[in-house]
Amino acid sequence: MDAPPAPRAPADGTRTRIVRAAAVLMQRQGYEATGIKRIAQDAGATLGSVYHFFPGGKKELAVEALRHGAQEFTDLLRTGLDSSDDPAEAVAECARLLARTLRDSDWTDGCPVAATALEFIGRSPAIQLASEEALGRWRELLAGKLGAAGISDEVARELACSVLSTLEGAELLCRVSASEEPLHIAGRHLARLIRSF
Amino acid sequence: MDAPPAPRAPADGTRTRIVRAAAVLMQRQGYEATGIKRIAQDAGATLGSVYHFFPGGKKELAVEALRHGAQEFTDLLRTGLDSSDDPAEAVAECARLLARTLRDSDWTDGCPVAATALEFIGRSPAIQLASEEALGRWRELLAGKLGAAGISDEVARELACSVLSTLEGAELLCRVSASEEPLHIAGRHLARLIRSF
DNA sequence: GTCTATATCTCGATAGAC
DNA sequence: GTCTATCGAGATATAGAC
Repeated sequence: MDAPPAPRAPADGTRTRIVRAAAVLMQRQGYEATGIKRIAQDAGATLGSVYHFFPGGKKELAVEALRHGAQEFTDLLRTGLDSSDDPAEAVAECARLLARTLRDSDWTDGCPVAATALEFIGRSPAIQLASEEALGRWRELLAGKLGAAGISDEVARELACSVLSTLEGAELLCRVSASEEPLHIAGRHLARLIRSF
Repeated sequence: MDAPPAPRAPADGTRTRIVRAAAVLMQRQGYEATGIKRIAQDAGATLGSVYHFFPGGKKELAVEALRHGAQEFTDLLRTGLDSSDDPAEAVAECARLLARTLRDSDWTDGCPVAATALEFIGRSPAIQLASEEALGRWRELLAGKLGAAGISDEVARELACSVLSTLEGAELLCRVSASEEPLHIAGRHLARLIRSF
């Protein structure tokens, strides 16, 4: 039997490395500020490879990068939500996880879709749809956790919406002010709100 | 006595028109997607005039545009907050005002700093500082309203932070999903949270 | 202060050898 | 699949007449 693959295999496919590099750059500075040449460079690939895998060009790559980043954010949320049976405590843990991730990355690794989504409101159906799907899945994930704790479906869906809104906004405030405070405060207030139902 | 000036004077200074046009475009699509030629065109000015008033170029204009947009957003918040003595009701009215403004503008006229701020986290001290100042003033405005209603200064400052986070995040969700729902839900939940103190 | 023309650069995208 | 060279367009910024 062969040795198991390394956790972060250097033999990751070129296509995967390109998508990952694009996702990171777009998360940090949005779509327009991110050049394809820089993406190729960070991915250790050439420009020709980028257009080989994404003949539709930058927009096509961006949609895939959004999906990739959204999946990683989903995993982070799931980790936080799985940390406790109490949904109020679980949401507070999500806020702590997000705050730690932001601080450890020098306030760069926030929501993977926010910056790009805001650049394309009403200007690109493909990008907007990918962003909407990401936000929708996070809302459903949160609603599921709240519903599993006995909150009615209707209330859970609305609460999930506000939890997501607050976490997204608090991330913006944290990044702009280079401080964990907004997310920590948000976590406490969201726990209080959830417990009031 | 001369006739009073028109409410929206066509004789607005060229400089003011440039700043306004820049603020609108940056609010809708961020900094990088906004070209100086387009700004000049929308302002009814020439490229030469832009560089005459802003010799520092696009970045210098952007800082001024952020300040201009922030002031307008402050006025909107103040209108909402003045609508009721009850801070819970006043915050809910702010959410309604933001939702209406978004819908009436086809989801383009949201927070005037969010898109640009996210493009420049850790990459431009001037832009980041202008964004931070805007968010800080909105937080103080909200904290003042809460404090005036008898909430302790410490609690009011923290509540104001979460109110702002939630409104910012709900605006993002509204714009991406082209729906007023997230802001309406946020208004109700924020009112409930405020009344719990 | 306003305007036109243009310099300079970088972008996304393509072509074609290997 | 990978690479280099390059195209054409559009960006910011500048120069200088008026």
